[in-house]
Amino acid sequence: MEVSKHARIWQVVSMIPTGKVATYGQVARMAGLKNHSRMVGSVLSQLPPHSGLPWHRVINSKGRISFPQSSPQYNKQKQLLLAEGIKFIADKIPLSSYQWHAEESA
DNA sequence: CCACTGACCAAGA
DNA sequence: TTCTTGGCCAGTG
Repeated sequence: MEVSKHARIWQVVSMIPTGKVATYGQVARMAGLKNHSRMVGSVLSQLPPHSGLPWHRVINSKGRISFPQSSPQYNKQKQLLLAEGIKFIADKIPLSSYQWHAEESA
């Protein structure tokens, strides 16, 4: 049977370990959806509040949170990441944190 | 089918 | 490093 893209993205995001992050692009690739990074964001944006999915561990390719700093969403995500021990340097997350290059463990 | 949008990305200037 | 451009592709109206 064919698992929906939505479900595969959901699955991949749920696998991101605490204290680590992954980019939208990485999630898309690991879900087998090479150029669908935008859809990852789309799926997360439609996520219900009690999903239990670690959506905050997904950031953009520049190592930054993909929300305007002025938004409450930005602070929310940043707080959740800080709580997991992830460091921010000038609002950017160092490579060592999203170094979850276990992409082939799908 | 067309036009527009989006929690994206990579390459250039 | 910041801004622009072109490319991606599924949703939506």
